[in-house]
Amino acid sequence: MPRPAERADFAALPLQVAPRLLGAHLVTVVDGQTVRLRLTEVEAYHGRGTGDVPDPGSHARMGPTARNATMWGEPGHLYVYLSHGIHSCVNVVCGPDGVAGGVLLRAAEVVEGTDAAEARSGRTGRDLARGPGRLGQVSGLRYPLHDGIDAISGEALHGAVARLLLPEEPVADVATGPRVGVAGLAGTHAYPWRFWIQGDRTVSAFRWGRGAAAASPD
DNA sequence: AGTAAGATCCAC
DNA sequence: TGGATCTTACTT
Repeated sequence: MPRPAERADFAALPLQVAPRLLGAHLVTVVDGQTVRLRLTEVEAYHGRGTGDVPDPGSHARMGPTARNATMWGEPGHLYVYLSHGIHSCVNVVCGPDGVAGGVLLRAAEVVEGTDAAEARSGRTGRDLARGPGRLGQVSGLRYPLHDGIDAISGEALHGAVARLLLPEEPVADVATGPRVGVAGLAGTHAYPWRFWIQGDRTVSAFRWGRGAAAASPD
C-alpha cells in the first residue's frame, strides 16, 4: 500500500522523480467529491538552469514568468496550467525551491470515486484519465483556481485538497520514450523523458509534436 | 495592438 | 484532419 509522500521525495530533479511517481496515488477532494488516481504515465520537464541539459520543451525554458512561477517554487506543490485554452493539466513540482521542474501527470487509473469521475467527464472505464486533459478534468483541479496547491500539507485551496502517496516499492516494468506532442528536438528520442507502466491499458496514445518527427533520427 | 502557437481532445 | 477556445509570448 502507498505511503504519504514527503516534501523530500520531490527534492530531486524531475528526471529522477518521474519514474517513482508511477504507481503513486493522487487523491483530490473537490466539491466534496473524492477521486483517487493511480498514476500510469508521466513526463519530466526541466527548465532553464535545471540539471545538466536544457529542456527546450518546458514551459520554464526561458526562465521565470508569471505563468510558470509554480514550477520554480517549493517541491510537492502542483503546477496546474491551461492547455489549448480548454484543458487543465496537472504537474508535480520537483527540484529544490528556486529551480524549475515538474512532472506532468499524463494518465491514470481511477481507483476510487469512479462515480464522481464519470460525472465530471462523461467518460467511463480506461478512458476516464487517459491523457493529461482527461486526468485533469477527472481530478477536479482547474486552472487558474488550483495552480500551486500543496499536495504534501494537504492544505485547502479554493475548496480543493490534494495529496500524493508513493508506493513502497518502485514499479518494476517501466517503459520510456519521447514526450507526447512536444515540438522540435525536445519531442524526440533526444529527450526520452516520458515514463509509463508497460502494458497498462490506461496509458495514452503517442503522437509526434510539431516538427519532432522530422527532427527525430529514428 | 496583433498574431501565432500551444505539454489536448473530439468529431468529421 | 480540422475546429474548439483562450492564454502566453513574441512581433509590429
